Amino acid sequence: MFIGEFHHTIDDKGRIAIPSKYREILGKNFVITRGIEHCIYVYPSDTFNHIVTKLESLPFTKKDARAFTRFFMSGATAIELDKQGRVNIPSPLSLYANLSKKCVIVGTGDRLEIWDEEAFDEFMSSCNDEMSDIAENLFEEKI
Amino acid sequence: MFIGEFHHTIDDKGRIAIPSKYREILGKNFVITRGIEHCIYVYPSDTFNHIVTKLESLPFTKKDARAFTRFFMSGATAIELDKQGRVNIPSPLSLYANLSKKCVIVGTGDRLEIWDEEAFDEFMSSCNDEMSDIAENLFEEKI
DNA sequence: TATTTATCCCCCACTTTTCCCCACAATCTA
DNA sequence: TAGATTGTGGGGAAAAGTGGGGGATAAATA
Repeated sequence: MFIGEFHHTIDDKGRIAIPSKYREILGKNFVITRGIEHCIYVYPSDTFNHIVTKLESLPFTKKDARAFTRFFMSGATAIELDKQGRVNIPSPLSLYANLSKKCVIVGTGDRLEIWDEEAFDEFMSSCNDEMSDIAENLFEEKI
Repeated sequence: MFIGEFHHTIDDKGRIAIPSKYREILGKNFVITRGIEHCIYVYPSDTFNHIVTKLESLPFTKKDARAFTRFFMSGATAIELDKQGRVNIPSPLSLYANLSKKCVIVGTGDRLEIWDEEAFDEFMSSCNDEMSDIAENLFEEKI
């Protein structure tokens, strides 16, 4: 399970270090792709394949299914870590997530998310106030 | 069950001692994460895992689910006590809870909460007067 | 086809952070 | 009063993150 928040930097060669705590969970091969809030998702291969299976069960005759599948699959790249535990972010993804030098890597259970630091701060502060309301309505019963 | 209120200090390395009365309940491994009112939650692993299971049942295609999961999971860190019974508060959490030197650790049943002392005093005095109204709507029947 | 250019990846080195251990002071208990 | 427990402070080793050089491979151009 991925949890935690790490602040790393992208160097001039476009590399970013994956936090060492995540490396053993991710394994040697994994997948990165576009995420929904202009961030980048990082999935272990198994998890990614599972989601793909789900997406493929949607009919291509539905507009939303086509759009989301295109969004999700076209952004995906199979990744291997270099020996220092770093990855190269493909430039289309880097552009999509608006990555500058300072990034945030967060664990959200079954995946990692890579955010531009500024965007992440903005997201967090924007939902701090709502979080009480959001939590209020997530579950009806005691969890 | 966690009850009580303790006033401890964070040292220059960001460490805070867990009150010894809580240590045996927490066990050797537990989890700290962001709490809703700008405080830090401390959960025994079992309790945390239970909540995570509930969260993972929500689809990532729902916005509120993504937001809350991100909020809750990204703040989380698995903790082991050092030999002095202290924990390291990760700096993102420390910032979130606005922790300075003096902190309050309170038991609230199934979890602990770590507050900045000043924020805790403020919260307590701010809702003391409303408590009558708050209590009014909690239950419909005798408890 | 040959030469140049660019990209990727490995290696080495440095800095910073983290974690573990030891020590001391204050409080509590017998 | 002596000993044990609890909270606090700090030193040092190990690990993690960061930056840059250089060689191999692939792509581009003449």
